[in-house]
Amino acid sequence: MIAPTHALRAALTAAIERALGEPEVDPLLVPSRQPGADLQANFAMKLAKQRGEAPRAVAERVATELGDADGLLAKTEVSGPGFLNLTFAPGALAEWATAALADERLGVAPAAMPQTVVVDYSAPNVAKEMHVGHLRSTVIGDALVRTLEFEGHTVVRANHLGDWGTQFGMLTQHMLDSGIEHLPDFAALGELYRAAKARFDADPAFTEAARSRVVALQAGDPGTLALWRDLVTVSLEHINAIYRRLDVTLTDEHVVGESFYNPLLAPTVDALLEAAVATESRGAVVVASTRFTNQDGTPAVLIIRKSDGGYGYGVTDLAAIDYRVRELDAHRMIYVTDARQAQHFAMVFDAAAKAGWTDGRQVEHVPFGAMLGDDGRPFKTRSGGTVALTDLLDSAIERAQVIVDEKNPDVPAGERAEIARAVGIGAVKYADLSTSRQRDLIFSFDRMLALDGNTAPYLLYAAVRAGSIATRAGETATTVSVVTEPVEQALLLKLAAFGDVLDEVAATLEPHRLCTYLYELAGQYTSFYEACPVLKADTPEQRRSRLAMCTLTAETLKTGLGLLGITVPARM
RNA sequence: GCGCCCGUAGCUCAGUGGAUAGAGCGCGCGCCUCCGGAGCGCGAGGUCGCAGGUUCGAAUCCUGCCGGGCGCGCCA
Repeated sequence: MIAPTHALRAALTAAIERALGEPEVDPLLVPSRQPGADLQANFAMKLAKQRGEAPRAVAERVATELGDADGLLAKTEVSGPGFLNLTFAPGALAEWATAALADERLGVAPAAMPQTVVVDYSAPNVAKEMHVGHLRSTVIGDALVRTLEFEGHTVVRANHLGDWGTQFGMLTQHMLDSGIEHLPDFAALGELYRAAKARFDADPAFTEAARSRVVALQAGDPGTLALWRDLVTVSLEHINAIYRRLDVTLTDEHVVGESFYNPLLAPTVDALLEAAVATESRGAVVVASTRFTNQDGTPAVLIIRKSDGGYGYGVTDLAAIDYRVRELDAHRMIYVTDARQAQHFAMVFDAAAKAGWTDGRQVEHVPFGAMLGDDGRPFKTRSGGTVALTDLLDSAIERAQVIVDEKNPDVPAGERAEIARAVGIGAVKYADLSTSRQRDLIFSFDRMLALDGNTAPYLLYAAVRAGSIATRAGETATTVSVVTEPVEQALLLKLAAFGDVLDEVAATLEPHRLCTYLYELAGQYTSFYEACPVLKADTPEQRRSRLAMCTLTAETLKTGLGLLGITVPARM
C-alpha cells in the first residue's frame, strides 16, 4: 500500500519532467501551514532560478500537468513567490485509511532492503547497581531495536556487559581470602564490592594479589572462573529484574559481555599488527589517529595492548566489530553509549575501516548527552552518589498510583496497580525518549515523573479513549468513507505519515521523532474528537467512518508507543 | 592546544533551506444537564547566544567569536 504522500511525490516528479523536461527532480514536499492545504511543494523557486524563468509560471505549468494526480488531489493552487499548495481528495485519504485498518502493519511498508543490524546497548557493569546513568542507553537502544524490527530488519541485540577487567581480580581475590564461594543475593555483592575496594585502596599486598588474580582469570583458571561466574549470575538477576520492570526486551540470550571477546583479543591484536594498522609505542600496541591529537600536539592513540600485556577496551570493541561482521554478517552496527565516548568510537571505527573490516558496512555511534544536575554540573545526589534505577522506578510507580487510585476508584486494586505501573514506567521512559538524545539532560524527578502535558500518560489516555469508544459502540468499523470536516482530513493525513516517521527514526536513530509524531497525532485526534460527534454522528455511515478513524488512531498510538517500549493499558 | 555536543518564551524542550518560529509546565480567563475533564478552548510571554557570509528565501548551511557540558596512552 502506497502512502498518499509517496504517491503524490512520484506524481509530482513525473509532472515536472513532463512539463519542464527535468527528470528526477525532488518536488520538495513539506507539510503546509496554510488553511485548506495539506502539503506544499517548493520546487518552483529553485528550478526557476536555474532556468531563468518566473517561479510562479513554473509552478503553474507543473500544476497543469499534474492535474488531480489520478484522483489523489482535490485542489492545487500556486501562491506567494511560487509555492504549490496541494490538497488531497478526501476519498484518496479515506481509501488509504480503510486499507491501513485492514493491514496489521497499519499501512507501513516494510524496509525495501532488510539488513542485519546489531544494536549494542544498555551494557551495565557486573557487580554494580544499575543507576539512572544506565537508563538512557537501555531505553533509547530498546526503542531503536523495536523500531528497526518493525521496519523488517533482522536485529541482533548485543548487551556488552561489563563483566571483565581488573575489578574482577579484586573481587575474586577477596572472595578467596574470606572464604566466600557463593553469594546469596545482589545485596551481598554490594557489600563484597565495598569491602574489596577498601582493601584494594589500602593494602598494597592485596592490590598485588588482585592483579595476579586477573591474570589467573584471563588465563582461565577454573577456581577463579567459578567465583567470577557467581558474580555474573548474581548481577544478572539484579539486571534482569530491572529490565523486566522497565519492560525492556533484553534477556540473558542477548548478553555478549566483554568476557566473550577475551579469546579473540590476541588474534585481533596480531591481525592489526599484521595489517600495519597498529604499531608498538612505549611498550604498548596502539593505533595512532590521523584525526585527533593529544594536548601536546602528538597524535591521539587507541590503546590496543597495554605495556603490561593486558588488553585495552579498544581492542575489545575492535574484536566485537570483527566478530559481528564475520560471524553475524552485520550490515549495520549501532552503538548506543554516552557522548563522552564519541572520540573513542571514532578511533575504533577508523581502525576497523583501515583494517578493511567494515567495507560496505555501516558502523554508527549513537551518542546521547550527559545527565546533569539542576546546577548544570554532572548529576550527583547530595551525598555525591547516583540515584539507583530501582528507586527511580519505585518513585514513578508510587506517584502514578496516587493518581490512578484517585481517577479510577471503581477499578479493582490489582488492575489499578497494573495501570500505575504502565503509567509510571511509561512516564520515565517517555521523558528520556522525547527530547533529542544528543542534548544533555537535566535530571529532575518532577520532569521524569510528570503526568501532564507532553508525557506518556497523555498519550496513553488518548490511546485508551480512542480504543474504548469503539468498544462502547458495539460494532467493529472497517471503512473510512465520509470525510467532510477539516479536522477529519488533518487526522487522516497525520495517520498516513506514520510510516514516514518510522523511516526517519530508522535512518537518524532518533526516537524523539516518533514521540513528537505520536504527541501530534494524539492532539490531532483530540481536536477531531472535540469537533466531530462519533457515536452521535448524523448518519450510520458517518458513525462507522468516524469509528474507523478512532480505531485506526488507537492502533497507531498503541503500535507507536509499543515501538517506544511503552505499553497501553486496557483502561485508565 | 586539538576535537565533539549544546545555546530557541520565566522554566523544560520541538522545529536540519520555505509564507505570521511551535508545544508542555507555570501564569490569567473560560468549558462537565452534551460520545471518558489524566481533557479542551482563549490570552499574555521570543533581539532563535553575538557578528559576518551564502541564498529568491536562514532558527536551520558556512566562517569567526561568546557561554555551558565533555573527550584527548595504558579505567570502560
